[in-house]
Amino acid sequence: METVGRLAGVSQVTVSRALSDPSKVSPATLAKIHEAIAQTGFVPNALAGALASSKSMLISALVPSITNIVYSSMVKAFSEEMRREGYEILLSETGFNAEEEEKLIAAHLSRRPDAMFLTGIHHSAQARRMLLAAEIPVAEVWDITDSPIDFCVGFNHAETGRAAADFARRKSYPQVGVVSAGDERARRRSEAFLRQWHRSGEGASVSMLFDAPATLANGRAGFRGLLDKGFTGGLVHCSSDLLAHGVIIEAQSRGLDVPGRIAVLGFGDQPFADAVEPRITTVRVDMAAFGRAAAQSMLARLGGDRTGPPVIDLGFEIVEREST
Amino acid sequence: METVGRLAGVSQVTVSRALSDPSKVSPATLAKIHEAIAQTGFVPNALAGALASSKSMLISALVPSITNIVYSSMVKAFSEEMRREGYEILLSETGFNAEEEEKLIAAHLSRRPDAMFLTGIHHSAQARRMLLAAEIPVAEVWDITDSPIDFCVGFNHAETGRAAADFARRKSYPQVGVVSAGDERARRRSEAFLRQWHRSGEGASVSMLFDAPATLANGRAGFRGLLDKGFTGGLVHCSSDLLAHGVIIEAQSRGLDVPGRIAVLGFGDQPFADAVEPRITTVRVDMAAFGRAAAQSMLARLGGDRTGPPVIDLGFEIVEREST
DNA sequence: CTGTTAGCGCATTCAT
DNA sequence: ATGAATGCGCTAACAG
Repeated sequence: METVGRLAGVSQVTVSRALSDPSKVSPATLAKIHEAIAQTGFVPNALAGALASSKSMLISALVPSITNIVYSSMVKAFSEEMRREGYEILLSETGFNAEEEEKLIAAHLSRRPDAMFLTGIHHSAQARRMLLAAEIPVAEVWDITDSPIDFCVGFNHAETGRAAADFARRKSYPQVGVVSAGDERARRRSEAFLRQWHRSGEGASVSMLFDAPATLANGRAGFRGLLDKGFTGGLVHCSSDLLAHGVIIEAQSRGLDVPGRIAVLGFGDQPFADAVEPRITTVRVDMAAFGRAAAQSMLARLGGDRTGPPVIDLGFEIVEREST
Repeated sequence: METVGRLAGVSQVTVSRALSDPSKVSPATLAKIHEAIAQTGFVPNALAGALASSKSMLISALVPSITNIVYSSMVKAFSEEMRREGYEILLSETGFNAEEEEKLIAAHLSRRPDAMFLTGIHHSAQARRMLLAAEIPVAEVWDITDSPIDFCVGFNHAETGRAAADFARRKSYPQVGVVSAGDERARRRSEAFLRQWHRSGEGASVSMLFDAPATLANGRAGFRGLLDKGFTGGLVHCSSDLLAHGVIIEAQSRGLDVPGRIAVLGFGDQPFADAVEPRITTVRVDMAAFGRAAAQSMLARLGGDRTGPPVIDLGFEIVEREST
């Protein structure tokens, strides 16, 4: 800025002002400054700016996995909203691991983000302490709790399981199967489904709980497992659309009619759910809406408005299609 | 650090050293310092550190879309390698837009990243200029060129199209169809495929070029389009496995046998390609390997070793399965 | 092994 | 509308 200023015949401060608030500089000098910037190829140093102003315009975001469309589409919507206001996103993967998350939170906090986006509501005690001490807005997204660190936006996972069980009862399936991926929230949905199923009537249940991510291949393997364990027909509750699709493919390849013999319920309403044969009945949750709501609430807090609600429940909806 | 130092009975510098190079501090004072850190909940300010040392330990990464598994899995592998060495990733989406990319490059450079990861080899002149002026390692990934900004790691897209056409000739398909998404590299693969097809023999070709991302739904629509345009049977070359899967679903739902009547060739060897019915023949490119190779080469450069090759061609391979 | 002294490049006062 | 002075929190020499 010093150099640019000399070239434009002004001081360093004036260059700073020209960049941060042009209205405070006369049009004439503004023009000279811009010309000098173009000549020198000057790129402002945001590190120095952040250090001086205590505003990094950086938002830290932690997700379990960036290759999982559920999380990446939340982050996508979130960062689009935040970038519109000039914020940049520092993104890292925790790999569904609380210890890793704690380390990452420490690493991210050292870069002095203006706010933080976390996935889920379970964090280590130390992580909570650091976050509280940082005194910045913290969004916990994709789940809800009565005691968020700052605020949370999501839906009740167990409730989707119960709703699915009620759905299965309404449709009078004789028995149910469960195929679930390894993450804690998927497990919570599946367990709530089973509990509600058994609480509400007769009929066996068979489960295949993976300790692995949701993939098509696991969906197929899961369905084979259900058959091995004696599943003869009814509704298969899957913790993800990807698993549901795998179940359908495996059932079809064995000549088992979907939904005649095997009905399949997915989760997530991912784009392909509506494009396969048969189209997948699923629990729809609007991933992008979570990201947008988190951004909106975060921006309000960054603007000094701390009156927003601590819990934002965006709900879910069972979309009935042809797989049930 | 001042406060921590006072608590531990040492000066601020000693605290700094204890954190950056513990071997330079005696075990006794090291213990005292760590205790003081625990008591105060001190979190070092990486902004100040970066400003003072001109090393931000930040790597800037730009991808067209984070929800696209192709790019997210490259970035995943890349960031895992970089994080192991203490680097953090500042990630943004360009949306396949060169202007947007240019703005993002400027924004990212202002945070003084130690290196930059870009997708593809086409960047605006201004972007190239800024990158060159920044004098940092720059990886251009997912494509290759003889004149990278710094170094590139990828494969020859046109070559995959030619290889696919040769494959179609070897298998003696009577005609070919093309379903392609809107991005420039997909287009390059498809065009090379068509050129080679026509150059190497007889047989009609029909194309459906979308101006949209690759989705299952577009795959289905694409195949309907091919039929409308008179495609009667042969190989369908798809610019992505997702499109290929859509083509298969649409063909099957119309009672057209795959691969008997319609053969389908995908691109990417995404995990599901091997898990659907029939399993998809595809052009395999190892996304994670690109990320790892980029990280490896970048780390070498960050370590001062500038002898690495400017062009790293990791190639591709046609994996024949049941859809052809 | 530890401390002193100088900046890093800006934004933020307070002047004028 | 512009400038001078000061400090953000840390690292990098240089001493001792």
